[in-house]
Amino acid sequence: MSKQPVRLTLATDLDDCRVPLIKEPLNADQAERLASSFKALGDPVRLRLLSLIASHEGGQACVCDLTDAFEVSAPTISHHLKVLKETGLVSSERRGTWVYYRAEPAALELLSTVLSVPQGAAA
Amino acid sequence: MSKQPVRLTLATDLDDCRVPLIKEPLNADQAERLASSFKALGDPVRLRLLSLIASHEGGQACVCDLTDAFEVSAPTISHHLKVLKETGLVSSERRGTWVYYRAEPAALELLSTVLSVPQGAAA
DNA sequence: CGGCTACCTAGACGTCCGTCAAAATAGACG
DNA sequence: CGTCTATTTTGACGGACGTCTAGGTAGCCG
Repeated sequence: MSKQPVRLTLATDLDDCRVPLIKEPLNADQAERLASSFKALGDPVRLRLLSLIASHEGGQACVCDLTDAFEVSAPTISHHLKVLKETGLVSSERRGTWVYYRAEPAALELLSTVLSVPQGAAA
Repeated sequence: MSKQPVRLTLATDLDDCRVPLIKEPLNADQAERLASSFKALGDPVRLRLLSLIASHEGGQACVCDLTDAFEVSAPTISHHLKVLKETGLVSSERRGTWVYYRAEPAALELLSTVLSVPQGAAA
């Protein structure tokens, strides 16, 4: 039964998960929070959105820059951006009519660290 | 060594995704394949399973070592192991009555690289 | 063979999730 | 104010997913 209301917004919540999962077993709590982040990355549209935003100039992009790159409707894009935002992978800021989304490198790096394979750790 | 026209299913296909997503936008095909891997990590039980296997002695563990650590039924564990196996994150081998699952460091490292934030890439 | 253990498959059930169309909100501008 | 554009919210629908029980397969041993 892993369907508790997930309270997970900022990368700081994950600060105690900065250990490669190959190094020591995750406890249930860490796993719950990390899984939320990976689940957010588990959709092709969201992955591409994140990549587009992160690789864009200044690590940020306007929604209008993103919508055209996909074949899904604008509300769907908006929904996916919300998911990414709720996991702390991106943040958003309104500027006049437009909304800009920015990638959060710290969140990315944390997940990268969890999956990393330190030297000598490989079987 | 170079590109092979072979259409394998899993981790091998991801070889051309070894670039941080912060570096350049993923195309639809790469995103699709990477998302499958991240989706596999997007469940708390699977994350803990992977962590247990990877951090176990020799990077491998018997199913019987895993079942007790969770409050879900054995078939559910088996199902999750299958998902991890299908994405190439683990492999399995039968030894007599027991089945051992082994973590695949290369698959982990690839995903880690995709999420990594190279120096100077942060906004 | 029969029975035992370890593990997997089949099928069912309820929930979650990605998608859309339609409507709502926010801001710019005349 | 009214209208236009940009973006989000709402509500609905269909399919995917995690879980279970029941039953099946594989190997060991007496």
